[in-house]
Amino acid sequence: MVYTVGEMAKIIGVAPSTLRYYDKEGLLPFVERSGSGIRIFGEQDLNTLSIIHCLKQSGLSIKEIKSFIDMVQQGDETIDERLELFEKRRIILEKQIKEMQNTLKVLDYKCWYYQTAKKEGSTEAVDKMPLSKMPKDIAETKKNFKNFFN
Amino acid sequence: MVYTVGEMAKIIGVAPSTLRYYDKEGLLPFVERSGSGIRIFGEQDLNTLSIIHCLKQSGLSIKEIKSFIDMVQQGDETIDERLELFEKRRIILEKQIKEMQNTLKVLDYKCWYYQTAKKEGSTEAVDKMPLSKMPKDIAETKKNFKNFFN
DNA sequence: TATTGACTTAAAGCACACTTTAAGCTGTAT
DNA sequence: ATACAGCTTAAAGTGTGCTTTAAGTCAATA
Repeated sequence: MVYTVGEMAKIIGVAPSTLRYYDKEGLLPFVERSGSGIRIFGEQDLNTLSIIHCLKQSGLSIKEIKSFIDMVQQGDETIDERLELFEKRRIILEKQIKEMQNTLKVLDYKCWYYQTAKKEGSTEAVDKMPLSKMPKDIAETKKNFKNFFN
Repeated sequence: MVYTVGEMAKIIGVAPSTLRYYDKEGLLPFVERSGSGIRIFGEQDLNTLSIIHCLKQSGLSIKEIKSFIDMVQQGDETIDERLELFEKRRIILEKQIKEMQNTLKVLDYKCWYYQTAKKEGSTEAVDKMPLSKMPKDIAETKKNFKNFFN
C-alpha cells in the first residue's frame, strides 16, 4: 500500500503542508518520488512518522530531529552521540511529566474549588472554608498554592 | 518584603522583560506601582505568579490566562465559566500526561537500543537481536514501534 | 479532449511568546 | 553633584512551526 502526501496526512492527522514542510526541512529523506516528482509514502513510513511525532512530543525541535536523522544516516560512528541525545531527553521528559502531574493536582484543586463555589453560590464561601472541611488531597494542594486569584 | 521587576524575575527564574510583557498583556493587574511608576511586587504575588506558571504549564495561551483573570475580576457570575475552563483543561492535561508517558517508554527503548549498540559496536547487532533476548518491557515497546530509523 | 482536484515549488505570511532597542527616568552610592 | 545600574515605555525584531499563496504540473473522469 502506498500513499500520496494528502492521503498520508489524513491517516496521521496532520495537514499535507505539514508533511511537505517536514520534507523540506530534511525530516523525510526516506520518502520516495514517482517519475513525475510526486511523493510516495509507503506502509513503513507510518512507523517512521510516528517516531518523528514521538521525538517532537519529547521536546525536540525540527532542527534537532533533523540532526538526529543525519546522525542515523552517518551510521555507527554516531551511536554515542545518539545515546547521549536520548538520555538527555529522557531526563528532561521525566522532569516535565512530574511538573505536569503537579499542575494536574492544581487543576484538581481548581475544579473542586469551583464545584464547591457553584454549590455555595460564591467563591467567598469556599475561601472561608477551613482546611479540615476539605477533602484530604485538596487541602494538601491548597497548602502549597494559597492566596492566588481563584 | 517587596520586589522590583528584576528581583521578582530572578526569584521565579524568568527574564524581567517577560514579566513586563505579562503585565502589558493584562496578566498582572495585582502589581502595584510606586509613586514614580516602578512596579512593586509583594510576597503574595509569588503565589499568583506560580498560578500563572501553572496555567501556562497546563496549556493555556497568554490570551486565555488573561480572560481567566478577567473572569476572576468579574466575580461570582463567572463561576460556571471558570469551572468549565478548568474541567476542560484537566481532561486535556491528563491526556497529555498519558501521551508523554508513552513517549517516555519510547525514549527508554531508544536508550536501551543505543546502550546495547554501543556495547555491541553496531546498530545492526541490536536490530538482529530477537525479542526474547531483550528486557521484557523493552520488547513490549519494540512491538508497538518497530521499523523506524534507530 | 477538457475539466477537475490533488500534486509540485518557492516565497511570503501568520500567530505566538517573548526579546531587544531606543530614549528617557529613578534612586542609591561615592 | 555625578555616575551608574536598573527602572519605564512603545515599537520593532526574533525564532519556531507551520500555513497560505501563486504559478504551474499531473492524472483520473466525464
